[in-house]
Amino acid sequence: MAVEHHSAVAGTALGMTLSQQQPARQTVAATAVVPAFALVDCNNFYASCEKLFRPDLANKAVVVLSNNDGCVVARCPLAKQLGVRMGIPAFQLRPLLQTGAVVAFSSNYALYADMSARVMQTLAELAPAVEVYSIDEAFLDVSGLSAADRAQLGQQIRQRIRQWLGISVCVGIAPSKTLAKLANAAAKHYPATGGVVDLTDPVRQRKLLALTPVGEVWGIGNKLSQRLQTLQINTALQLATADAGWIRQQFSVVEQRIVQELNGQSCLRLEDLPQPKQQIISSRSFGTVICDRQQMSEALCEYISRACQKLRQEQQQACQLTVFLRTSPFARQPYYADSRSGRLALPSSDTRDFFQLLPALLAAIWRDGHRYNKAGVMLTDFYPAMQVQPDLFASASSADPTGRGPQLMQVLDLINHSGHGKIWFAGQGIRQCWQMKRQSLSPAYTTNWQQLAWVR
DNA sequence: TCTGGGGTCCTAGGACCC
DNA sequence: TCTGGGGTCCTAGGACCC
Repeated sequence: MAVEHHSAVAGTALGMTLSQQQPARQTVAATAVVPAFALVDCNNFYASCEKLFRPDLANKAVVVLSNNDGCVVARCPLAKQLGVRMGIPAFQLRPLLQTGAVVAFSSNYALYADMSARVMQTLAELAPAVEVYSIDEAFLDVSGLSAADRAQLGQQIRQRIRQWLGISVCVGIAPSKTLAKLANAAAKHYPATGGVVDLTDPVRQRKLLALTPVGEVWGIGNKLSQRLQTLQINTALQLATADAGWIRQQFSVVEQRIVQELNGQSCLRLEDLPQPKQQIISSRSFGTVICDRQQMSEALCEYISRACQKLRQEQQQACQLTVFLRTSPFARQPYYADSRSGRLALPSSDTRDFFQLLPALLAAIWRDGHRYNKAGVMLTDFYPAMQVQPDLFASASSADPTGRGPQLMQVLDLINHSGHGKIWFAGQGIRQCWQMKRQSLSPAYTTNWQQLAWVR
Protein backbone atom coordinates (compact mmCIF):
# COMPACT_ATOMS: atom_id res chain seq x y z
CA MET A 1 0.00 0.00 0.00
CA ALA A 2 1.02 3.55 -0.48
CA VAL A 3 3.14 5.11 2.19
CA GLU A 4 1.58 7.90 4.16
CA HIS A 5 3.07 11.25 3.36
CA HIS A 6 3.68 14.11 5.71
CA SER A 7 1.96 17.10 4.28
CA ALA A 8 4.20 19.59 6.04
CA VAL A 9 6.98 19.42 3.45
CA ALA A 10 7.34 22.59 1.46
CA GLY A 11 5.94 21.25 -1.74
CA THR A 12 5.52 23.71 -4.51
CA ALA A 13 9.11 24.83 -4.85
CA LEU A 14 10.35 21.28 -5.24
CA GLY A 15 7.44 20.38 -7.46
CA MET A 16 8.56 23.01 -9.92
CA THR A 17 12.19 22.01 -9.97
CA LEU A 18 11.40 18.33 -10.24
CA SER A 19 8.93 18.87 -13.02
CA GLN A 20 11.37 20.70 -15.23
CA GLN A 21 12.69 17.81 -17.24
CA GLN A 22 16.32 18.85 -17.23
CA PRO A 23 17.98 17.21 -20.21
CA ALA A 24 20.51 15.42 -18.07
CA ARG A 25 24.05 14.98 -19.31
CA GLN A 26 23.86 11.79 -21.21
CA THR A 27 26.88 9.62 -20.66
CA VAL A 28 27.03 7.06 -23.39
CA ALA A 29 27.99 4.14 -21.22
CA ALA A 30 30.38 2.01 -23.18
CA THR A 31 31.48 0.42 -19.91
CA ALA A 32 29.36 -1.30 -17.27
CA VAL A 33 25.70 -0.28 -17.34
CA VAL A 34 24.72 1.69 -14.24
CA PRO A 35 21.67 0.05 -12.69
CA ALA A 36 18.42 1.99 -12.78
CA PHE A 37 15.15 1.07 -11.11
CA ALA A 38 11.64 2.32 -11.72
CA LEU A 39 9.17 1.91 -8.88
CA VAL A 40 5.58 1.79 -10.10
CA ASP A 41 3.04 2.22 -7.29
CA CYS A 42 -0.75 2.29 -7.73
CA ASN A 43 -2.47 5.28 -6.20
CA ASN A 44 -4.86 4.44 -3.32
CA PHE A 45 -5.04 0.95 -4.80
CA TYR A 46 -7.87 -0.70 -2.85
CA ALA A 47 -10.03 2.42 -3.00
CA SER A 48 -9.30 2.81 -6.73
CA CYS A 49 -10.41 -0.79 -7.38
CA GLU A 50 -13.71 -0.19 -5.58
CA LYS A 51 -14.39 3.09 -7.40
CA LEU A 52 -13.58 1.57 -10.75
CA PHE A 53 -16.77 -0.50 -10.75
CA ARG A 54 -18.92 2.15 -9.12
CA PRO A 55 -18.94 5.21 -11.36
CA ASP A 56 -21.82 6.53 -9.25
CA LEU A 57 -19.25 7.03 -6.47
CA ALA A 58 -16.83 9.03 -8.62
CA ASN A 59 -17.39 12.17 -6.57
CA LYS A 60 -17.77 10.41 -3.21
CA ALA A 61 -15.22 9.89 -0.48
CA VAL A 62 -14.50 6.13 -0.45
CA VAL A 63 -12.51 4.13 2.10
CA VAL A 64 -11.68 0.45 2.37
CA LEU A 65 -11.65 -1.32 5.74
CA SER A 66 -9.30 -4.02 6.97
CA ASN A 67 -10.43 -7.61 7.48
CA ASN A 68 -13.25 -7.89 9.97
CA ASP A 69 -14.23 -4.31 9.04
CA GLY A 70 -11.71 -3.26 11.69
CA CYS A 71 -9.95 -0.10 10.60
CA VAL A 72 -9.31 2.08 7.54
CA VAL A 73 -6.58 0.72 5.26
CA ALA A 74 -7.14 2.74 2.07
CA ARG A 75 -8.66 6.11 1.23
CA CYS A 76 -9.43 7.83 -2.05
CA PRO A 77 -8.22 11.45 -2.37
CA LEU A 78 -11.64 12.82 -1.42
CA ALA A 79 -11.61 10.81 1.81
CA LYS A 80 -8.14 12.13 2.60
CA GLN A 81 -9.43 15.67 2.03
CA LEU A 82 -12.19 15.01 4.53
CA GLY A 83 -9.52 14.25 7.11
CA VAL A 84 -10.10 10.50 7.40
CA ARG A 85 -6.83 9.24 8.85
CA MET A 86 -5.11 5.99 7.91
CA GLY A 87 -5.64 3.22 10.44
CA ILE A 88 -8.49 4.71 12.43
CA PRO A 89 -10.98 2.17 13.82
CA ALA A 90 -14.14 1.85 11.76
CA PHE A 91 -16.44 2.79 14.63
CA GLN A 92 -14.87 6.25 14.77
CA LEU A 93 -15.96 6.68 11.18
CA ARG A 94 -19.61 6.07 11.94
CA PRO A 95 -20.79 9.71 11.97
CA LEU A 96 -19.36 10.26 8.48
CA LEU A 97 -20.88 7.01 7.22
CA GLN A 98 -24.30 7.82 8.60
CA THR A 99 -24.45 11.23 6.93
CA GLY A 100 -23.36 9.60 3.68
CA ALA A 101 -20.25 11.78 3.48
CA VAL A 102 -18.08 8.66 3.28
CA VAL A 103 -18.75 5.25 1.74
CA ALA A 104 -16.89 2.29 3.26
CA PHE A 105 -16.15 -1.10 1.70
CA SER A 106 -15.00 -4.32 3.34
CA SER A 107 -11.72 -5.68 1.97
CA ASN A 108 -12.46 -7.51 -1.28
CA TYR A 109 -9.25 -9.41 -1.69
CA ALA A 110 -10.47 -11.42 -4.69
CA LEU A 111 -10.97 -8.16 -6.58
CA TYR A 112 -7.70 -6.50 -5.55
CA ALA A 113 -5.61 -9.59 -6.27
CA ASP A 114 -7.10 -9.93 -9.74
CA MET A 115 -6.64 -6.24 -10.57
CA SER A 116 -3.08 -6.46 -9.25
CA ALA A 117 -2.32 -9.40 -11.54
CA ARG A 118 -3.54 -7.35 -14.52
CA VAL A 119 -1.35 -4.40 -13.54
CA MET A 120 1.70 -6.65 -13.19
CA GLN A 121 0.99 -8.35 -16.51
CA THR A 122 0.81 -4.96 -18.20
CA LEU A 123 4.11 -3.90 -16.64
CA ALA A 124 5.76 -7.12 -17.77
CA GLU A 125 5.14 -6.05 -21.37
CA LEU A 126 6.94 -2.75 -20.80
CA ALA A 127 10.17 -3.78 -19.09
CA PRO A 128 12.69 -6.61 -19.45
CA ALA A 129 12.48 -7.54 -15.74
CA VAL A 130 9.81 -6.90 -13.13
CA GLU A 131 9.89 -7.56 -9.40
CA VAL A 132 6.39 -7.73 -7.95
CA TYR A 133 7.10 -6.11 -4.60
CA SER A 134 3.60 -5.98 -3.15
CA ILE A 135 0.00 -6.12 -4.27
CA ASP A 136 0.21 -2.57 -5.63
CA GLU A 137 3.91 -1.99 -6.33
CA ALA A 138 6.57 -3.28 -8.68
CA PHE A 139 10.21 -2.48 -9.37
CA LEU A 140 11.24 -2.46 -13.04
CA ASP A 141 14.70 -2.75 -14.50
CA VAL A 142 15.25 0.38 -16.60
CA SER A 143 19.04 0.20 -16.78
CA GLY A 144 20.71 1.46 -19.92
CA LEU A 145 17.97 3.90 -20.98
CA SER A 146 18.69 7.52 -21.80
CA ALA A 147 17.09 10.27 -19.73
CA ALA A 148 14.62 10.94 -22.53
CA ASP A 149 13.72 7.27 -22.82
CA ARG A 150 13.21 6.97 -19.07
CA ALA A 151 10.84 9.94 -19.07
CA GLN A 152 8.95 8.54 -22.02
CA LEU A 153 8.69 5.09 -20.46
CA GLY A 154 7.38 6.58 -17.22
CA GLN A 155 4.59 8.35 -19.05
CA GLN A 156 3.85 5.32 -21.18
CA ILE A 157 3.43 3.17 -18.07
CA ARG A 158 1.02 5.66 -16.55
CA GLN A 159 -0.94 6.10 -19.72
CA ARG A 160 -1.28 2.43 -20.52
CA ILE A 161 -2.33 1.30 -17.06
CA ARG A 162 -4.86 4.08 -16.87
CA GLN A 163 -6.28 3.29 -20.30
CA TRP A 164 -6.31 -0.49 -20.00
CA LEU A 165 -7.23 -0.87 -16.35
CA GLY A 166 -8.57 2.45 -15.11
CA ILE A 167 -5.97 2.57 -12.34
CA SER A 168 -3.66 5.54 -11.88
CA VAL A 169 -0.05 4.92 -10.93
CA CYS A 170 3.03 7.02 -10.17
CA VAL A 171 6.57 6.21 -11.26
CA GLY A 172 9.84 6.93 -9.46
CA ILE A 173 13.14 6.31 -11.25
CA ALA A 174 16.58 6.21 -9.60
CA PRO A 175 19.89 4.32 -9.46
CA SER A 176 18.88 2.51 -6.25
CA LYS A 177 15.64 1.05 -4.96
CA THR A 178 15.66 3.27 -1.88
CA LEU A 179 15.98 6.41 -4.03
CA ALA A 180 13.33 5.08 -6.42
CA LYS A 181 10.97 4.81 -3.44
CA LEU A 182 11.63 8.45 -2.57
CA ALA A 183 11.23 9.49 -6.20
CA ASN A 184 7.88 7.73 -6.29
CA ALA A 185 6.73 9.45 -3.10
CA ALA A 186 7.66 12.79 -4.66
CA ALA A 187 5.77 11.93 -7.84
CA LYS A 188 2.68 11.21 -5.73
CA HIS A 189 3.05 14.26 -3.53
CA TYR A 190 3.74 16.91 -6.15
CA PRO A 191 1.19 16.94 -8.99
CA ALA A 192 3.41 19.29 -10.99
CA THR A 193 5.73 16.33 -11.63
CA GLY A 194 3.12 14.74 -13.87
CA GLY A 195 3.32 11.54 -11.84
CA VAL A 196 6.86 10.65 -12.94
CA VAL A 197 10.04 11.65 -11.12
CA ASP A 198 13.49 10.76 -12.45
CA LEU A 199 16.02 11.04 -9.67
CA THR A 200 19.11 10.07 -11.61
CA ASP A 201 20.80 13.44 -11.20
CA PRO A 202 22.73 13.64 -7.88
CA VAL A 203 21.89 17.33 -7.49
CA ARG A 204 18.17 16.61 -7.60
CA GLN A 205 18.70 13.64 -5.26
CA ARG A 206 20.24 15.93 -2.65
CA LYS A 207 17.45 18.48 -3.04
CA LEU A 208 14.78 15.89 -2.36
CA LEU A 209 16.75 14.22 0.46
CA ALA A 210 17.07 17.57 2.24
CA LEU A 211 13.27 17.96 2.19
CA THR A 212 12.54 14.41 3.39
CA PRO A 213 12.19 13.61 7.11
CA VAL A 214 14.40 10.64 7.94
CA GLY A 215 11.39 8.59 9.03
CA GLU A 216 10.06 8.60 5.48
CA VAL A 217 13.06 6.72 4.13
CA TRP A 218 12.27 3.12 3.12
CA GLY A 219 13.45 0.88 5.95
CA ILE A 220 13.45 3.59 8.63
CA GLY A 221 10.45 2.98 10.85
CA ASN A 222 9.29 4.60 14.03
CA LYS A 223 11.89 3.19 16.39
CA LEU A 224 14.88 3.82 14.16
CA SER A 225 13.62 7.27 13.33
CA GLN A 226 13.55 8.17 17.02
CA ARG A 227 17.02 6.78 17.65
CA LEU A 228 18.41 8.62 14.63
CA GLN A 229 16.92 11.87 15.81
CA THR A 230 18.65 11.56 19.17
CA LEU A 231 21.85 11.39 17.09
CA GLN A 232 20.87 14.68 15.39
CA ILE A 233 19.93 12.92 12.17
CA ASN A 234 16.58 14.38 11.19
CA THR A 235 16.52 14.41 7.40
CA ALA A 236 17.26 11.85 4.73
CA LEU A 237 20.16 14.03 3.62
CA GLN A 238 21.72 13.95 7.09
CA LEU A 239 21.44 10.15 7.01
CA ALA A 240 22.97 10.01 3.52
CA THR A 241 25.96 12.11 4.59
CA ALA A 242 26.57 10.16 7.80
CA ASP A 243 29.55 7.82 7.85
CA ALA A 244 28.30 4.41 6.67
CA GLY A 245 30.73 2.50 8.91
CA TRP A 246 29.64 4.45 11.95
CA ILE A 247 25.98 3.83 11.12
CA ARG A 248 26.73 0.12 10.93
CA GLN A 249 28.34 0.25 14.37
CA GLN A 250 25.41 2.14 15.85
CA PHE A 251 22.71 0.08 14.11
CA SER A 252 23.32 -2.83 11.74
CA VAL A 253 24.26 -3.75 8.22
CA VAL A 254 20.68 -3.00 7.13
CA GLU A 255 21.00 0.67 8.01
CA GLN A 256 24.46 0.83 6.48
CA ARG A 257 22.96 -0.36 3.21
CA ILE A 258 20.30 2.33 3.44
CA VAL A 259 23.02 4.98 3.68
CA GLN A 260 24.74 3.59 0.61
CA GLU A 261 21.47 3.34 -1.29
CA LEU A 262 20.67 6.96 -0.47
CA ASN A 263 23.99 7.86 -2.07
CA GLY A 264 22.98 6.19 -5.29
CA GLN A 265 24.98 3.04 -4.66
CA SER A 266 22.68 0.11 -5.36
CA CYS A 267 22.86 -2.59 -2.67
CA LEU A 268 19.46 -4.20 -3.22
CA ARG A 269 19.13 -6.01 -6.50
CA LEU A 270 15.99 -6.63 -8.52
CA GLU A 271 14.46 -9.88 -7.21
CA ASP A 272 12.61 -10.78 -10.36
CA LEU A 273 12.46 -14.50 -9.55
CA PRO A 274 10.10 -14.96 -6.62
CA GLN A 275 11.82 -16.75 -3.73
CA PRO A 276 10.10 -19.71 -2.08
CA LYS A 277 8.31 -18.76 1.14
CA GLN A 278 9.94 -19.57 4.47
CA GLN A 279 6.79 -19.44 6.54
CA ILE A 280 3.05 -19.43 6.03
CA ILE A 281 0.73 -17.72 8.50
CA SER A 282 -3.01 -18.03 8.64
CA SER A 283 -4.73 -15.96 11.29
CA ARG A 284 -7.84 -13.83 11.76
CA SER A 285 -9.59 -11.71 14.28
CA PHE A 286 -12.98 -13.22 15.05
CA GLY A 287 -16.26 -11.57 14.12
CA THR A 288 -17.37 -12.22 17.70
CA VAL A 289 -15.10 -13.20 20.60
CA ILE A 290 -14.61 -16.90 21.37
CA CYS A 291 -14.99 -18.15 24.93
CA ASP A 292 -15.54 -21.79 24.08
CA ARG A 293 -12.71 -24.22 23.57
CA GLN A 294 -14.52 -26.30 20.98
CA GLN A 295 -15.11 -23.20 18.85
CA MET A 296 -11.46 -22.25 19.19
CA SER A 297 -10.47 -25.70 18.01
CA GLU A 298 -12.74 -25.32 14.97
CA ALA A 299 -11.23 -21.96 14.10
CA LEU A 300 -7.68 -23.31 14.41
CA CYS A 301 -8.57 -26.31 12.24
CA GLU A 302 -9.86 -23.88 9.65
CA TYR A 303 -6.59 -21.92 9.73
CA ILE A 304 -4.48 -25.09 9.56
CA SER A 305 -6.50 -26.18 6.57
CA ARG A 306 -5.89 -22.86 4.77
CA ALA A 307 -2.20 -22.82 5.63
CA CYS A 308 -1.72 -26.37 4.35
CA GLN A 309 -3.51 -25.54 1.14
CA LYS A 310 -1.10 -22.64 0.58
CA LEU A 311 1.78 -24.95 1.46
CA ARG A 312 0.74 -27.43 -1.22
CA GLN A 313 0.28 -24.63 -3.70
CA GLU A 314 3.89 -23.59 -2.97
CA GLN A 315 4.92 -27.22 -3.53
CA GLN A 316 6.55 -27.33 -0.14
CA GLN A 317 6.30 -29.42 2.99
CA ALA A 318 6.70 -28.29 6.57
CA CYS A 319 7.83 -29.81 9.85
CA GLN A 320 6.74 -27.27 12.42
CA LEU A 321 3.35 -25.91 13.44
CA THR A 322 2.92 -22.96 15.80
CA VAL A 323 -0.48 -22.15 17.27
CA PHE A 324 -1.25 -18.82 18.93
CA LEU A 325 -4.23 -17.07 20.46
CA ARG A 326 -4.86 -13.80 22.26
CA THR A 327 -7.47 -11.58 23.84
CA SER A 328 -8.05 -8.06 22.57
CA PRO A 329 -5.30 -5.62 23.60
CA PHE A 330 -7.99 -2.89 23.66
CA ALA A 331 -10.44 -4.66 26.00
CA ARG A 332 -10.69 -3.81 29.68
CA GLN A 333 -10.00 -7.42 30.69
CA PRO A 334 -6.39 -8.38 31.42
CA TYR A 335 -4.51 -9.18 28.23
CA TYR A 336 -3.62 -12.80 27.63
CA ALA A 337 -1.64 -14.20 24.72
CA ASP A 338 0.36 -17.37 24.27
CA SER A 339 1.71 -19.72 21.62
CA ARG A 340 3.12 -23.24 21.34
CA SER A 341 4.97 -25.10 18.62
CA GLY A 342 4.95 -28.76 17.74
CA ARG A 343 6.95 -30.82 15.26
CA LEU A 344 6.25 -33.63 12.85
CA ALA A 345 8.79 -36.43 12.58
CA LEU A 346 8.73 -36.00 8.80
CA PRO A 347 7.89 -32.99 6.65
CA SER A 348 4.34 -33.07 5.33
CA SER A 349 1.73 -31.01 3.55
CA ASP A 350 -1.13 -33.29 4.57
CA THR A 351 -3.66 -31.26 6.55
CA ARG A 352 -4.43 -34.25 8.77
CA ASP A 353 -0.85 -34.50 10.05
CA PHE A 354 -1.07 -30.96 11.42
CA PHE A 355 -4.55 -31.56 12.83
CA GLN A 356 -3.01 -34.32 14.95
CA LEU A 357 -0.62 -31.83 16.56
CA LEU A 358 -3.39 -29.40 17.45
CA PRO A 359 -5.09 -30.85 20.58
CA ALA A 360 -1.90 -30.92 22.67
CA LEU A 361 -0.84 -27.44 21.54
CA LEU A 362 -4.25 -25.94 22.23
CA ALA A 363 -4.43 -27.64 25.64
CA ALA A 364 -1.12 -26.05 26.57
CA ILE A 365 -2.20 -22.48 25.86
CA TRP A 366 -5.98 -22.47 26.44
CA ARG A 367 -7.16 -20.77 29.63
CA ASP A 368 -10.84 -20.80 30.53
CA GLY A 369 -12.52 -17.49 31.21
CA HIS A 370 -10.82 -15.34 28.59
CA ARG A 371 -12.58 -13.59 25.71
CA TYR A 372 -10.32 -14.47 22.78
CA ASN A 373 -10.54 -12.17 19.78
CA LYS A 374 -7.80 -13.55 17.57
CA ALA A 375 -5.95 -16.77 16.89
CA GLY A 376 -3.80 -18.24 14.17
CA VAL A 377 -1.31 -20.83 13.04
CA MET A 378 2.12 -20.64 11.46
CA LEU A 379 3.93 -23.28 9.40
CA THR A 380 7.74 -23.18 9.36
CA ASP A 381 10.78 -25.35 8.64
CA PHE A 382 10.05 -25.98 4.97
CA TYR A 383 11.35 -28.55 2.53
CA PRO A 384 10.65 -28.68 -1.20
CA ALA A 385 7.98 -31.31 -1.78
CA MET A 386 10.08 -32.99 -4.46
CA GLN A 387 13.21 -33.43 -2.32
CA VAL A 388 11.99 -34.68 1.01
CA GLN A 389 14.42 -37.00 2.76
CA PRO A 390 12.59 -39.86 4.50
CA ASP A 391 13.67 -40.74 8.01
CA LEU A 392 15.13 -44.23 8.34
CA PHE A 393 13.71 -44.71 11.83
CA ALA A 394 10.51 -42.67 11.95
CA SER A 395 7.36 -44.51 10.98
CA ALA A 396 5.07 -43.16 8.29
CA SER A 397 2.32 -40.70 9.13
CA SER A 398 -0.39 -42.24 11.30
CA ALA A 399 -2.85 -39.78 9.80
CA ASP A 400 -2.32 -41.39 6.42
CA PRO A 401 -2.45 -45.17 6.91
CA THR A 402 -3.18 -45.83 3.22
CA GLY A 403 -0.19 -43.81 2.00
CA ARG A 404 -2.38 -42.05 -0.55
CA GLY A 405 -2.53 -38.74 1.31
CA PRO A 406 -0.99 -36.70 -1.52
CA GLN A 407 -3.68 -37.82 -3.96
CA LEU A 408 -6.38 -37.13 -1.39
CA MET A 409 -5.09 -33.61 -0.79
CA GLN A 410 -4.90 -33.02 -4.52
CA VAL A 411 -8.55 -34.01 -4.96
CA LEU A 412 -9.52 -31.82 -2.02
CA ASP A 413 -7.80 -28.82 -3.56
CA LEU A 414 -9.26 -29.53 -7.00
CA ILE A 415 -12.80 -29.63 -5.66
CA ASN A 416 -12.33 -26.47 -3.61
CA HIS A 417 -10.88 -24.61 -6.61
CA SER A 418 -13.49 -25.86 -9.06
CA GLY A 419 -16.09 -23.27 -8.16
CA HIS A 420 -18.71 -26.00 -7.87
CA GLY A 421 -18.69 -26.34 -4.11
CA LYS A 422 -16.48 -26.90 -1.11
CA ILE A 423 -15.59 -29.82 1.07
CA TRP A 424 -13.85 -29.62 4.42
CA PHE A 425 -12.88 -31.59 7.50
CA ALA A 426 -15.47 -31.96 10.25
CA GLY A 427 -13.00 -30.43 12.70
CA GLN A 428 -13.37 -27.09 10.94
CA GLY A 429 -16.97 -26.87 12.15
CA ILE A 430 -20.12 -26.20 10.22
CA ARG A 431 -21.67 -23.06 11.64
CA GLN A 432 -18.40 -21.16 12.13
CA CYS A 433 -20.13 -18.39 14.09
CA TRP A 434 -16.70 -16.81 14.74
CA GLN A 435 -16.29 -15.96 11.02
CA MET A 436 -15.00 -12.47 10.33
CA LYS A 437 -17.27 -9.54 9.67
CA ARG A 438 -17.53 -8.27 6.08
CA GLN A 439 -20.67 -6.23 6.09
CA SER A 440 -19.86 -3.96 3.14
CA LEU A 441 -18.31 -6.41 0.69
CA SER A 442 -18.49 -5.46 -2.99
CA PRO A 443 -19.08 -8.12 -5.68
CA ALA A 444 -16.22 -10.15 -7.15
CA TYR A 445 -16.65 -8.23 -10.42
CA THR A 446 -13.73 -9.80 -12.25
CA THR A 447 -13.50 -13.33 -10.86
CA ASN A 448 -17.05 -14.65 -10.57
CA TRP A 449 -19.46 -15.12 -13.48
CA GLN A 450 -22.42 -14.56 -11.19
CA GLN A 451 -21.13 -11.17 -10.08
CA LEU A 452 -20.11 -9.43 -13.29
CA ALA A 453 -20.79 -5.70 -13.48
CA TRP A 454 -23.94 -4.74 -15.41
CA VAL A 455 -23.91 -2.05 -18.10
CA ARG A 456 -27.27 -0.64 -19.11
C1' DT B 1 -19.96 -3.03 21.23
C1' DC B 2 -16.50 -1.98 17.49
C1' DT B 3 -8.89 -1.30 16.45
C1' DG B 4 -6.05 -6.23 10.04
C1' DG B 5 -3.11 -9.91 8.06
C1' DG B 6 1.05 -11.74 6.08
C1' DG B 7 5.60 -11.53 5.41
C1' DT B 8 11.24 -10.73 5.70
C1' DC B 9 15.72 -9.89 7.71
C1' DC B 10 19.11 -9.24 11.39
C1' DT B 11 21.26 -9.75 15.93
C1' DA B 12 22.22 -11.43 20.42
C1' DG B 13 22.98 -15.08 23.12
C1' DG B 14 23.00 -19.86 24.49
C1' DA B 15 24.29 -24.66 23.42
C1' DC B 16 27.53 -27.36 21.75
C1' DC B 17 31.77 -29.03 19.31
C1' DC B 18 36.74 -29.35 18.91
C1' DT C 1 53.48 -1.33 25.69
C1' DC C 2 49.40 -3.59 26.98
C1' DT C 3 46.25 -8.26 24.50
C1' DG C 4 44.51 -15.18 23.23
C1' DG C 5 39.10 -19.89 22.87
C1' DG C 6 37.22 -20.15 17.85
C1' DG C 7 33.40 -21.59 15.21
C1' DT C 8 28.65 -23.17 14.05
C1' DC C 9 23.90 -23.76 14.69
C1' DC C 10 19.58 -22.56 16.54
C1' DT C 11 15.99 -19.67 18.57
C1' DA C 12 13.74 -15.65 20.40
C1' DG C 13 12.91 -11.16 19.83
C1' DG C 14 12.91 -6.89 17.55
C1' DA C 15 12.82 -4.13 13.69
C1' DC C 16 10.94 -3.27 9.22
C1' DC C 17 7.71 -3.63 4.97
C1' DC C 18 2.96 -3.46 2.50
